[in-house]
Amino acid sequence: MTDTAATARDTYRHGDLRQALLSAGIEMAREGGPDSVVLREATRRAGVSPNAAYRHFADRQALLVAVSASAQGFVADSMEGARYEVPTTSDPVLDARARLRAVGEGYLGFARREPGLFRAAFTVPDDLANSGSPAKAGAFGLTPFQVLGAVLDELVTVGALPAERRANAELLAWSTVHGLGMLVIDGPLRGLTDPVVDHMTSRLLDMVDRGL
Amino acid sequence: MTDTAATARDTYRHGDLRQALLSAGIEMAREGGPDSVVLREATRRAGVSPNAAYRHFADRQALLVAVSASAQGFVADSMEGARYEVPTTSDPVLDARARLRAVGEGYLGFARREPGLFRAAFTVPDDLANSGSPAKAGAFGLTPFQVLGAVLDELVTVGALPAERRANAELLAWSTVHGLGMLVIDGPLRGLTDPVVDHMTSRLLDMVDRGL
DNA sequence: TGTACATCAGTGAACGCGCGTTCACTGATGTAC
DNA sequence: TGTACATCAGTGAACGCGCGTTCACTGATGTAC
Repeated sequence: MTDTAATARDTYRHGDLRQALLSAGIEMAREGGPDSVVLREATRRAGVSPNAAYRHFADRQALLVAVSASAQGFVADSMEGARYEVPTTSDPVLDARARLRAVGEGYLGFARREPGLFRAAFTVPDDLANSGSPAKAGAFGLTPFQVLGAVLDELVTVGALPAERRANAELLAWSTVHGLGMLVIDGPLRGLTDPVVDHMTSRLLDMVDRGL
Repeated sequence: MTDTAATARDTYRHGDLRQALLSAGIEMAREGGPDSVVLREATRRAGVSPNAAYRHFADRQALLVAVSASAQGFVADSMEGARYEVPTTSDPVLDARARLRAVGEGYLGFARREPGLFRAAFTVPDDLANSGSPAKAGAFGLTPFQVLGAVLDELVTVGALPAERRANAELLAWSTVHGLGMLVIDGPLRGLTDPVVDHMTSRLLDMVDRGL
């Protein structure tokens, strides 16, 4: 009647269902933020029955945590990308300051380009204690927090930031750009035009440069 | 058989069902943020049938918007409270700077005391264009945005802030405290202890003071 | 090289849940005469 | 002062929806002998 291949379950031993579910989750977060990460929809997109997900994730929350970690990796990529685009000149102080600024722009650029993933990255239950976890690293192996820290270290090295102000300086710079990001993508500043946001970003980074 | 009073519908002409539903919505937001504002639960708390809500709100979103506006009023109250606690001294420049700082502390204090309401206030679809709407005003008649603006105006008046930097300075100060607030109540800084957050708040406001 | 078997990644059906929203209605209230 | 009536704030029942999760199961695969 039918040959073996035709009757064989073609979804069995999917290959890498875990990765397929994660990718689907990332897509959903991209489309609508963390609330849009729906376990059943992930299995639908992977072409698999709803409960197959439970072989790979304990529950919906576990999938969401994995999506969030991946999203943080993407944020790191955006920051690193901007950081390495800054040309090296003969003035190491200006270079280091330019890199801090670039990292902030990379962060805010990501928030604006991928608001759903941005919210998934930073809105899901998790602690600073885990902010160095490899799951959150980008292509260069650093998490967003670590990228920011590296640039701040550089500022200290070249003497642009007094060592006594270095401790936890990540949190100051981070709060600043994070706040603008949230207000712009999800809050009352939603209506601002792109040029206005660009301008405010620039002024915000000026403020950090002066005030850090 | 029964007297008239016993058969009378005691929920009819509730008195102020709109306000009762709004109050219930505010309570739910307080308990769990904007996602916890559930129309059916609001009617339950008001002791009324589910569809009675539709006499007063077009749909769930309309209730949520009203809750958000009220929450913004509470934020304004917290900011005004801190602002008026600052004693007046003989140095108007120091006074004005202290008041900017106080307003920031009031904002962050509210975020930490009432994270659910804070998220409801600033996370619900709405535009800066409506940031002066009376529905969002606190007991003193100003919205959070307007309170911040008033303090910044004062800084210009006393000469502590160059007039050319005044334009949209709200957004800079706002982003800064908003970011720390979001990271602390809903993000990766969730695990920080109260004293650490206090300390970071202080350093953050130092940065704004220097950098604005 | 062949066969028996344990493993375990998937299926299929069902569950209880609570939601937002709509329908046709009831009956207390305030008002016009 | 009394009565008829329009108004409209509420009721009661039901809808379709999609979710997360659990159950008992099937059957392809890899491995031990």
